[in-house]
Amino acid sequence: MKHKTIIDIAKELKISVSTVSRALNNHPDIHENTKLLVNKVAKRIGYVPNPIALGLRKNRTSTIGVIVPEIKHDFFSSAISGIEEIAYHSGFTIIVCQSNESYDREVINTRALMHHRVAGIIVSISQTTKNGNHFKELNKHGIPLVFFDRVCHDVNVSKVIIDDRKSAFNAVNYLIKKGYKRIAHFGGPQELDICSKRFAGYKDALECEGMAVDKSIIYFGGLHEEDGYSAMDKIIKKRKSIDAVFAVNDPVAIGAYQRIKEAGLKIPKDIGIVGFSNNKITLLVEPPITTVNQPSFSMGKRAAEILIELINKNNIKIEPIVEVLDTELIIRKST
Amino acid sequence: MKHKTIIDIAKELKISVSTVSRALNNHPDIHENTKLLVNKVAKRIGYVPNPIALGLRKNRTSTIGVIVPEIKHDFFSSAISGIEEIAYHSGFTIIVCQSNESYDREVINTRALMHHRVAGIIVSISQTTKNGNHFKELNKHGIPLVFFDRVCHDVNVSKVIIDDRKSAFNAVNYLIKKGYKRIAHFGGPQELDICSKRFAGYKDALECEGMAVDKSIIYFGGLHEEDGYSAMDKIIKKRKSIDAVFAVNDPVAIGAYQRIKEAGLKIPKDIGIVGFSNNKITLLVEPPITTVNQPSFSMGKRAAEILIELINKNNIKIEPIVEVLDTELIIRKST
DNA sequence: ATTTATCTTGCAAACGTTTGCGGGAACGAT
DNA sequence: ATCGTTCCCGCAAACGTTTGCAAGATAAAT
Repeated sequence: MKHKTIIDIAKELKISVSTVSRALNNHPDIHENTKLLVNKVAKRIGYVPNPIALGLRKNRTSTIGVIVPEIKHDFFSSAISGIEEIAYHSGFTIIVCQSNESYDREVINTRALMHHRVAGIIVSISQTTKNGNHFKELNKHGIPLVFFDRVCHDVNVSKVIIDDRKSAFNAVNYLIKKGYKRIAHFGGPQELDICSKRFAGYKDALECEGMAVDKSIIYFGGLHEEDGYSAMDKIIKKRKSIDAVFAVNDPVAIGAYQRIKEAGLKIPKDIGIVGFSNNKITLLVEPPITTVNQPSFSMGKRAAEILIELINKNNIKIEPIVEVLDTELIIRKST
Repeated sequence: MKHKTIIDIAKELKISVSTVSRALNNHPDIHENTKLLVNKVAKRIGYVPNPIALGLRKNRTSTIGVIVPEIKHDFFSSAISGIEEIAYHSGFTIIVCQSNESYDREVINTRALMHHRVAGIIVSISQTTKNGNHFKELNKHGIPLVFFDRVCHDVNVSKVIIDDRKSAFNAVNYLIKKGYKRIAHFGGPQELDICSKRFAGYKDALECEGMAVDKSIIYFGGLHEEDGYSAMDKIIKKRKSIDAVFAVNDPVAIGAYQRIKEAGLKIPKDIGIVGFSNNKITLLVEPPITTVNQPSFSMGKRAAEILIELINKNNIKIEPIVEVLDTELIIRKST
């Protein structure tokens, strides 16, 4: 079965394709009767505009590109869900790419999307992304860009983020108020804004209460479970005395959590622990883990909304929006 | 900055666009020297073929459509990761849609992808999908289709699945061998193949050991945590005596798990529990939950591989492949 | 009756590629 | 010198739309 085209309609009504096109687009030049006729036939034969032809003509599609480090991670898949939801209701489809935390692949993906003539792009950058030159290329082609969560500091575009520093501050401040004295930090790669900011918040909180920042109980690593596990492993093997851990994210917290349990230590009696992101898992372990709720779904939705607005405004030079969504410290039994 | 086209190359070399096109496609009619020249210029100016124009010409894009119930669910996001991985390395991009378990939206998504001239589609159907007519339309347009996990029984295309019945049988059989006598089943919507098959496996196992299938401890509901929670809630409130639960999937198992804990009952001493899918969470709760490992990432990869093969073979009428991937009962402390 | 304005429509180019067909050039064979 | 091949290459149509421009028809104004 062939797809129906505007030409089929034109032939049937014995009028020109341009008239049909204008009629379908409700152009004022066209007589109301003609419009009615055209629309009736269009409906009857099940005409759907060919997005490819449209894309070629307008040099732009109604597709939104999304690049994330890994689709399968809780936070990202949830954000993608949010993006798709908004896109769907605005008539956009989304193309999803993953960088696998590789800078090169992120560049390739960005270029590929650009050549696909996407209407806009939403990105959360990879761990290894050092500069945003590939994103600046987008600008030259008039393709709007919105970052969420993991942003690129040297690219001046709209961003949907949380206040990592403040959120971290609140979490650590809570630990201090609760009486914890020796709070370790398991941080992520400091090149990543979110990680350095969370670390900064950690320091703020300590200093704010006149406590020393002890580098010997601060570990920087990756963002996965094994990183939390190995950091805690070192602490235990070196017999460092700590009574709490502030982890850069939930997977790291979980890793630490497992190592603590393996060591036969009790949570929160021996060591308190607080994570970051409110992954589902933190609620389900026993004891459930105190964490910072990060509204992943909403962040995706908001990023999509902002992007679509930019698209509709034809990406006119407008001051970028930096939208900071609220987080919330969710106190559970691990502290 | 404008995108470079084949025309730019033609102008620069003062030859025709058709020659350039053929040269780039390594057509035998073109002189080797010409090919060399064309490729050199193409590289220098950074020419990239316009996928849209190609799509229009060939009436087909190099995009693969993916429809899943919900992106953010562990199993699906992980499968999508796998699909993207394979697609990426074969030069395809993926468009991801979610049906939100709605039949209507699944139909709309399918049609949208069809009109987008995707090269092929990979689907895991929604809970509410009663027939596969919308998938049959794809056939008329020569768009290949592959199902994974949740398949549509009335559509005869390639599928990547697991042996739900056997896997369920093994799980329940293990419970029986372990000495459990009153094994409840929390099942999903029976219209969904995977659910009815898992239920069938449950019955098989009981009957195989000469045990009665007691309908009063079999509950059918949705596939989410709350469904497991409420099923267990009923059992507890009605004081039904059971000593184990076989849940249709991990979320349901987790829901039941929570209700059991709330009731102050001990796992596995009072009630043993086994889930299905090996979601990460099952390993991290205490005690960790026995479950059936379902290779989500591999299923996605395999589905993509099969689809791409079909695409390359131009979807010639070939007997559909039904690929059954291995599952594995992962025994943990909840039983 | 002629001009002018208003409405409605069609022609054709353009977006970037691929591809069937035809044709010129070079060459060897007759 | 003529013919047949072989090798390269270009013309133009096609994919489905939109849109600037022109033009025909009708109505209104002079």
